[in-house]
Amino acid sequence: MVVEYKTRTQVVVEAIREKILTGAIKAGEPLRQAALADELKVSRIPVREALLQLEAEGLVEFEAHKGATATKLSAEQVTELFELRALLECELLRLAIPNLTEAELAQSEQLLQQMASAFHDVGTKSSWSELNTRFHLSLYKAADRPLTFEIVQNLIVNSDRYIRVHLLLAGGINKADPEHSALLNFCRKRQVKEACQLLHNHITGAAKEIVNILLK
Amino acid sequence: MVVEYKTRTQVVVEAIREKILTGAIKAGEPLRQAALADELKVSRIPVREALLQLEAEGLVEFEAHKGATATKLSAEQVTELFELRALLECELLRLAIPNLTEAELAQSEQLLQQMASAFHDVGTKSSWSELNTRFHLSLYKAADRPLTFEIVQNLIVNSDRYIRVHLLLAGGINKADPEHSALLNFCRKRQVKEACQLLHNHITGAAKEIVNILLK
DNA sequence: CTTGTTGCAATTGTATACAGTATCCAATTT
DNA sequence: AAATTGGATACTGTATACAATTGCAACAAG
Repeated sequence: MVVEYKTRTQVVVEAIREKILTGAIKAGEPLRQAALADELKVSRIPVREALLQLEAEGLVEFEAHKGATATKLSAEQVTELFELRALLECELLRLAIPNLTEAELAQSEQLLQQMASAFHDVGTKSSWSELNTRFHLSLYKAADRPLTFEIVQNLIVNSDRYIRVHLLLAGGINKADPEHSALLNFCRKRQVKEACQLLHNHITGAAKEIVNILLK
Repeated sequence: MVVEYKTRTQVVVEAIREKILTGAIKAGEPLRQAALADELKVSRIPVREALLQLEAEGLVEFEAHKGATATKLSAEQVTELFELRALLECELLRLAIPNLTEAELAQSEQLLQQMASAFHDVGTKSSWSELNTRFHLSLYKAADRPLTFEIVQNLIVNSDRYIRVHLLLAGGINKADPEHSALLNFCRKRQVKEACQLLHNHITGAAKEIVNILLK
């Protein structure tokens, strides 16, 4: 029997992370420990510990005696974030492609299909974003680079907020879908160079559009 | 007037980090909160918060209700760590070289000289390691990639333990010194490709030797 | 001997209480 | 009026106290 016990701190981490990613807590907004503790029915200790973990994830900034705020990325920071993703994800993809099994490819394919339906369904756009993350990551597991994988996972969490904005303000997804399909095809055919090239453009292309939105 | 106030948690982070890097706390060793709190004359709260931060740095592993242990890297993990460093540091160097000013080059040069004397002095080998870190980072600042820079900084902290072992068991440094000089020269001459090539070999070469030591 | 069970000690997780710091504003000085 | 001081307020930082979980040892049953 698996009980899957979760400490309060972990619960709080997930709650606050979700609030930041969905925009319920806006970038730059201060995070009052007492208020969060109250709202989540815990003491301030787990809230503090959660905020520390979120700081490590880059979603929150801590200043001694002044408190935590949700981080707000500048256009330059968004650009760097996505360029770093491009670099690391291409590396992972390059290493992964020769190892990808049929089962893994099938699973990625399935995620693509789920994304398509999530897209047509209004109201499930936040789940599109989660599927998008899982699709990307599904291609990298086979690289067998746990440290890099973890860093990339974190970078994606950080881009998530901006990707969701991108979705809401239209555009983005229409492009993403065929790109994802093409990417998966290259992976199937083990065309490493083409796949990496496409992935790189896919990521930096999204970055450009997001920066455009930010600058408006 | 700048007072530079430090919170207890920050002090504890530095104390424990130092213990791990110098080997005073060995890899795999459990870190008892009460014992550390006692030793550092603080309550368990700042100790817990410090351990959380060190977990984010990758120096410590936390398991709910079981406590924290200093992380122990396998040969594979060390290899990945250094390959990731190679990838990211080469990227930073590539971006930095065109921007390097004379002042920055002079400062890197100075660090090299300090390293040379630290090396001949026995007993200052731990400071050699610190200078080594600073030398590497000094070349990357000009890349103006704060996020990547921070990640690299953290990766270097993680490799530090292994580099120190490398130093003690001879070999390593004799090679590092001329390689550093050559690297700086390529930077001066703005020979990006050569510099990156050298840096890549410098890092993965060290990795190989460290893995050899680990496997004995 | 093995297996399960119970209880205890050690240790972590969390709440509460208090200490310290930043911030703002009114009173005071110049 | 502008600058400075004092103190009230609202927070964060930390200690202490308690609750919950784990690991182990002693023991009972098979």
